[in-house]
Amino acid sequence: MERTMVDIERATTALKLLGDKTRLTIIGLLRGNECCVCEFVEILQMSQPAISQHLRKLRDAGLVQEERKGHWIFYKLNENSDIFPLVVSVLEHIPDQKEKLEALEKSGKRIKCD
Amino acid sequence: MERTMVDIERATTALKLLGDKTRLTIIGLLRGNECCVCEFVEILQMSQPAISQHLRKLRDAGLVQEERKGHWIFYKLNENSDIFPLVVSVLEHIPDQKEKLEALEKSGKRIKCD
DNA sequence: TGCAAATATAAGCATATACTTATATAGTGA
DNA sequence: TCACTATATAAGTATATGCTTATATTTGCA
Repeated sequence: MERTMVDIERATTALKLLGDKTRLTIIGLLRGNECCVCEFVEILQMSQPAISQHLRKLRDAGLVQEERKGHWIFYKLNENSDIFPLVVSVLEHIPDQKEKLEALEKSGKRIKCD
Repeated sequence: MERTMVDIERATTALKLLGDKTRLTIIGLLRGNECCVCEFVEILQMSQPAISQHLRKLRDAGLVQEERKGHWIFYKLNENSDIFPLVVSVLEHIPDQKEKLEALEKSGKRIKCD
C-alpha cells in the first residue's frame, strides 16, 4: 500500500491532467496499449498540434513515456511513475477504450511496428 | 463493479474538481467526517468566500451534501453519488487528513453539534 | 541529397478558473 | 425586534488553459 501513496500536490498534478476529456481518453487508450500520435489524432478527431500538446503535458508529469520507432513516436503509460497506481485506480472507474482501437484496426489505420 | 463505473465526461467533471489542492484537501478532510465552512477556513487558511465557492462547486457536482445545524452548515461526502466510488479510490492514494482535524480539536476550534 | 511524412514547438487568442472585495441572507439569542 | 455570527453570492480581475495557425525538426526513402 505504501507504494501507491503520493502527496497532495503530486496527486493534484495527476488529477488535473486526468480531468480533461481528451487526456483521460488518451490515458484510457494507453491502458495496455502503445499508440502513436497520428492514432490519437484519428480517434479523437483533433488537430495534431492539440494532441501533441496534451501528450507533452502527460510526459512532463511522468504519466507517459515516448519511444520513437521509425517515422512514429509511440506513447505508453509509465508504469514506474509514482502516480501510476493512482492512474490505474482512476481507469478502473471508466469504460474501456479498446473498442476505439479495434475500430481503427478494422479501418486499416492502426500502426504496428514490431 | 458495475456500480463504480461512470462515463468519461462524468469522470472528468469529478477529476477536474479533485485536481485542485484546496478541494482535494477538503474532500480528504470529509473522509469520515463532517465539517463546517469555518473549519475549512481555519485549516486551509483561506478566505471564507474562497472556501464557499469551492464547496459550491463540489456540491453542484454532487460530491458533497450540506446540512444546516443552527449557525453552521455542515458538509459531508455524498455517498450516494455516482462518482463516490471514484472519489474513494482517489482518496486511497493520498495521506489521511485527519491530523488537521485533530489539531483543530486540540486548539478548541472544532465545531460539534450533536 | 532532397522530399514527404510524422511530430514538436511557438505564438496568439478566447475562455475558464480561482481568487479578491463588497454585499446579501439566514439563524440565534438578548 | 435588533445585532451578531456563519455562510452565500456577486462582480471584478489576474492567471491558467486549450485551442488555432504557422513553422521547425526528425526520419525514411527515392
